Amino acid sequence: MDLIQEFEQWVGEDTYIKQVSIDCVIFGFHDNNLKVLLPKLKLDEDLWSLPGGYIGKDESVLDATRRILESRTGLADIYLEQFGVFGELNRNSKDLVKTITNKIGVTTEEHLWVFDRFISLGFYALVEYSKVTPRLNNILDESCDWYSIKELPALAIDHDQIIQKGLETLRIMLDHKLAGFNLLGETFTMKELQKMYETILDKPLRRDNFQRKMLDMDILERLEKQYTGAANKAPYLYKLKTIK
Amino acid sequence: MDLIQEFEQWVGEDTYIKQVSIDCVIFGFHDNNLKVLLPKLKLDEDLWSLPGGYIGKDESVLDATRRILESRTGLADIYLEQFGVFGELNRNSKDLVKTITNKIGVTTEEHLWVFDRFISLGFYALVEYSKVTPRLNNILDESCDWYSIKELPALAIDHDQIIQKGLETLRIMLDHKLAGFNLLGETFTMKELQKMYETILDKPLRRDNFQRKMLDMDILERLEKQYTGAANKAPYLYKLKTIK
DNA sequence: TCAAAAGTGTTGCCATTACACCCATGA
DNA sequence: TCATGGGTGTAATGGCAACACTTTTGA
Repeated sequence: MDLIQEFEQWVGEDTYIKQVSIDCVIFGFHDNNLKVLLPKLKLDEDLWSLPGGYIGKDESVLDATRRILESRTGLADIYLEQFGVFGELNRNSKDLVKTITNKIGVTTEEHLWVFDRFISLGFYALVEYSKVTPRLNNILDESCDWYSIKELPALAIDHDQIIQKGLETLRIMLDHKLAGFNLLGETFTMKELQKMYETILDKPLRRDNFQRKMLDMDILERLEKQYTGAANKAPYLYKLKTIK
Repeated sequence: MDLIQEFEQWVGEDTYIKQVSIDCVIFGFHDNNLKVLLPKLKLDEDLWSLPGGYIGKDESVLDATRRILESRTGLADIYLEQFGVFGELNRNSKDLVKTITNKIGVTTEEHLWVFDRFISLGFYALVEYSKVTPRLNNILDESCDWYSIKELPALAIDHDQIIQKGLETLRIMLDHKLAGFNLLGETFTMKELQKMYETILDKPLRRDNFQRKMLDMDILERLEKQYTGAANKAPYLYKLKTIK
């Protein structure tokens, strides 16, 4: 099936709600960096976007978001949270979409709805970096990779603002909802946990006090030690206690 | 102009974005009660709803929300915050709208779009109770009044859940954004401020420590004393410092 | 035996809590 | 002068930050 056919099938039928889109800020933690999964668009210029999509007419917003997330990461049951609505008039994706469809070779004007103005619902998702195999959207994407939050590439429309707002919300929610644990594997050392906190909050934390704070919360279960072969005391592995 | 004409004008033309609505939880503080402004629907049964509306095709989401808020309160420049998206499939307003339009006498089927499924954007707003003159929507509403958060009437669809989520978000944001001051007049006594906090958080606070906490924040300007005629020390009036 | 990293005891500080007293007000 | 409520000094508490010491590990 060629791209034009794929495009027709995607937006051709009356399957989606018009003028509403979902944009996902997919956070991963790797190499002591907070990363975001960003597809690169098929354009002559270098431009990236947030992974997003539309809501089916018979699909809940949550299900749509889960579907979009799964289509990009291969993972189901992802932790996600809605953090904003982006509905300014000047957020215009028309030229962008037009350039891409032209490039693909779409000539029909039947699908004007994708050129229309969109209100975007912002969600952030926290995933375990190592479990993700980034997948790209055949029609729109040239590639799909992780980018450090500190070194974001050029982003389409207002997607940089959406990422910033998502990050701010994540920071506020970090202590409040213990959301961060979704970025780590099932087991982790205290050092890994601390690095994750430090990276998200973008500030150093004291090792001794951080350890105590986490242990005092009574949410961690201590497992066996992790012998790395390094010439120092082996750290314990921890896991989140199963919630009562 | 009769109701049918008004209805035609409202939803007849292609002015609004389809399948997206805005629902507003308008909070006011009065009589030591946190209140919500709720219109009562024109139905045989007693049913209330959140004040809401649609987004114009050439109107930003924020402008739409401001317009809706002004149409209900008469106030411009209202403090507002988006707190959630309600997009489940089972949130069905079709029967409700149909009953109301039947009651009005609308027979045309041209405006099917208002019977469609809607994704609702939840906003809460904080207003100064005494400045509001509740206005009702001629077409849908029988009346429009304030109801204590503790004694909410029967609400349509999922509007009770929307109110709860809005209240939870307000509680979290209360300290974080100093949002609560928008519920009070320009000047207020420490007692009024405390009552407002207590009512929103639904728990008692110590008078002495609350006063100190507020003063230590260095956001209040002390004005003249307020002589009420009561046989006790006159409290100072305060106002929010103009932000630097 | 040593360096590096992990784990924890202890101390001091600061912010919040609790108790107290004093002050202002009009009957 | 009394009851009532407002304003603030001060002591007690508890959580957190800082420091230090011990333990563990492989070279």
